[in-house]
Amino acid sequence: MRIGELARRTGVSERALRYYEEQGLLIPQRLPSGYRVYGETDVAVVRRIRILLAAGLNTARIQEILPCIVDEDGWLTPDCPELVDALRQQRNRIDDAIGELETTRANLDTIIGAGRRAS
DNA sequence: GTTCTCACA
DNA sequence: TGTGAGGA
Repeated sequence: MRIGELARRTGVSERALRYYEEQGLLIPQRLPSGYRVYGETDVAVVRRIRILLAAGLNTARIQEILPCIVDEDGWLTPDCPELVDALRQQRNRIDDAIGELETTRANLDTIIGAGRRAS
């Protein structure tokens, strides 16, 4: 199928699909015309990419762990330690980010005056 | 009508 | 990532 159909079937914009290719996440075949040709399996691959992206992983990380994922009922099944590891690391990053935000919020409270109404 | 590349008020 | 230009 060409990019238009894949976009419709996945709900992902053509722009995004071309971007995924640029990032090495999807490698469609090419027609002599230059048109991209995707396989049926790419529909599932795009779903995995979306899930991983939503989990906060960058395209580089996704490219590494994409091959060790098994699709099951629209969900992902970690099929090798690298994936579980990447997911754990991402989880830790989120914890760190939350911690920094809490600190920033505390600083703001001090400046504004915690509990007092800001005017 | 569909897709392609490139560039950015 | 969206959008539009200019072409095939």
